[in-house]
Amino acid sequence: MSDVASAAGVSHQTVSRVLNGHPSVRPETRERVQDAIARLGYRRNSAARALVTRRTDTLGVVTPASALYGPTSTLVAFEQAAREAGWYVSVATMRRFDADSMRTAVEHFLDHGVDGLVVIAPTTEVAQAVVGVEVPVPVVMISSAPELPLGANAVAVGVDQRFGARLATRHLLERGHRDVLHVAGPQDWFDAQDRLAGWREECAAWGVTPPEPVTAGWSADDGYAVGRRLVADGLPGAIFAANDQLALGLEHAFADAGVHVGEDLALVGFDDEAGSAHYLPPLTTVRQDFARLGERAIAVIHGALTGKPDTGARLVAPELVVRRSSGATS
Amino acid sequence: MSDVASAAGVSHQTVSRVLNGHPSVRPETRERVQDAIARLGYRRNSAARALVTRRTDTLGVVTPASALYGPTSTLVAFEQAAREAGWYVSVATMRRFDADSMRTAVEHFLDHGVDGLVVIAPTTEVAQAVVGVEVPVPVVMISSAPELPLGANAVAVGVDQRFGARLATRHLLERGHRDVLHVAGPQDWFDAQDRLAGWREECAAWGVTPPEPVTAGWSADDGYAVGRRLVADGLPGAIFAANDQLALGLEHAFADAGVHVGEDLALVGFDDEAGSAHYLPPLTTVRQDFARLGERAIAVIHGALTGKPDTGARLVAPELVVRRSSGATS
DNA sequence: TGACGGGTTGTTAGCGCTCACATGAGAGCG
DNA sequence: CGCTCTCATGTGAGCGCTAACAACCCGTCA
Repeated sequence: MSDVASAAGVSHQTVSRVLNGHPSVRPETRERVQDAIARLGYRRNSAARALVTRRTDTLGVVTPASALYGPTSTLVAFEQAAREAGWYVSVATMRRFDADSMRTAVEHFLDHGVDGLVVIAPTTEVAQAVVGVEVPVPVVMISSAPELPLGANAVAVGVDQRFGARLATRHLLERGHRDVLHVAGPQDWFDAQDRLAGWREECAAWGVTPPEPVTAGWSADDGYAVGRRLVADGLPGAIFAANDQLALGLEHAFADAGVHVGEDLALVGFDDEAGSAHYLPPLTTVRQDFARLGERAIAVIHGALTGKPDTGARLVAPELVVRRSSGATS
Repeated sequence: MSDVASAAGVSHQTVSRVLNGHPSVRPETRERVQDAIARLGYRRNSAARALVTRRTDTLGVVTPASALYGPTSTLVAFEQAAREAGWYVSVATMRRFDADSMRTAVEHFLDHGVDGLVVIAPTTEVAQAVVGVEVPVPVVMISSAPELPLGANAVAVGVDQRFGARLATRHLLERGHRDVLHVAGPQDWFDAQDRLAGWREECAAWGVTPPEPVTAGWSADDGYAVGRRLVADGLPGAIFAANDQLALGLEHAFADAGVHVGEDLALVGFDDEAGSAHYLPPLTTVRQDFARLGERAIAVIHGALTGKPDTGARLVAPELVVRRSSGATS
């Protein structure tokens, strides 16, 4: 920096001012400095800067170490939003979700002086691990459970899974089905809990008593297993599967048994994964707006950091995508 | 730090020594210091440390901003490997792949003093953008094109796409097919180029002249479109699709036309995505070992940083997963 | 004409840490 | 018993930057 200063014939402080866009620098001086910076290929040392400003312009993201649809999409979307807002993103994946791993991840980020923390917390376990850790920076939890008992400077944002589930269920009810079975995801996942709850609510709102839900994992294998069991034990008229993979497995099992999804049975999934438009039959499903979710998360952190708490929505609404599996004609 | 020092009755330098595991500290002193650290909840300031050591223990990852199977899986796997080796990972996604975006991403990381850089470079464009940027730290490009004209301190590692493609093609040839069509991915992607090349090689090795390949995108929509065209123009006996999504779209198109994949026509995909075991019919495909890929990338960076260049394999071998779509009986 | 004020630039200190070197205490040896 | 050597610890400087303050110039106004 002092090299630049002498090359431009000014003091290092003036260089700093130019770098930080300070207003009171004469345009001609500014230009001379910028010239010198370019000529010398100067690059400001961010460690030194962070040392004195106590800001790193970095956000830490803790996310489950899985290539599952939800967490991954959330991560990508969040990174985009962060970058747009001038933040860098550091990532730590967690293989296990115990409080200890969480503490380790969080401490690593605190050691590195992140300005804020985002925890992609799909399960109760992760969320509870967060609750236990004292954190001196704003924390956003990305999950659909806004009523979580979070610490003072923690906020949750998420996609409104419950609403999505109601959309899916309503669609099936509107098509005349009264026995809408729910194949639920693992119940330690918020998304699974909320989709189950949404399904229950919508059925109740229609005065329909649904069959007992079936609980499974998230994978197509799980869906296949459930499908085989249903084929053996008797099929409902409609199924709302907790995600597209489950729906895919169900379609497989039904195809094996000669059951025509979309005709003999209506099926709706959740996620609108790449490819679900080409399942056999193409899957009616619920699409989540991850981009907006990322923006919301950033807004919350920004708000906490500037002292003007964000007042925007905590939940982002998903939308229904209708395809043939639910019996639509298109 | 000085607080800790006085609390433990030593100098700040001794505290530093304890923190860095310096050998010549008396065990009893060390214990006293560690005690004080715990009691005071002291946490070393990494900015100050980075300022003087010129190391951040952070690796930067530049990756395309897509939730596509390959890049995402690679990212997750790499983060795991990095963490295991004691590195933190910062991520920047690129929406566009021009040299400018690349320069921006790389410079941001250099500004922040990463110790090394990983570029998930699936396309020619990205790779070329890297080639143009001067980088003072080790760079690993994750791509299947090891013969890339990289800079002095850049190395490419990847999954051996060509070998995978040969496995897939060989499988079809072994089952007696002589008209193995390749539905290729976008040809600015290395993976697509290499899968095409592998298919050509294997056909040549068997003395078979394959039909002209069809080029498409990566999506199931693309696969569907190609499938419809094939149905109209005439079907080959076997198809090697450049990825599972394309295969899924093909299956869809063929199902629409009443063509039975696995019987009337053999199909092999590439990726072994979640769910491909439940496509209709379940898809024979090629599985990539992303975990090993991540480890290889870390090893290369570690080698470059320690001055002992890594001598391990640059390419990781994929494996064939046989299912019903290729006509297998299971 | 001189006091005042705003815009521009320079000077100094210090962020929290590690490195290089200095110091001191004790062990080993002739 | 004095010398050297080693291990344990302390001291001082400085990494590159920004914040706070000081200094200066120049135009304005009474």
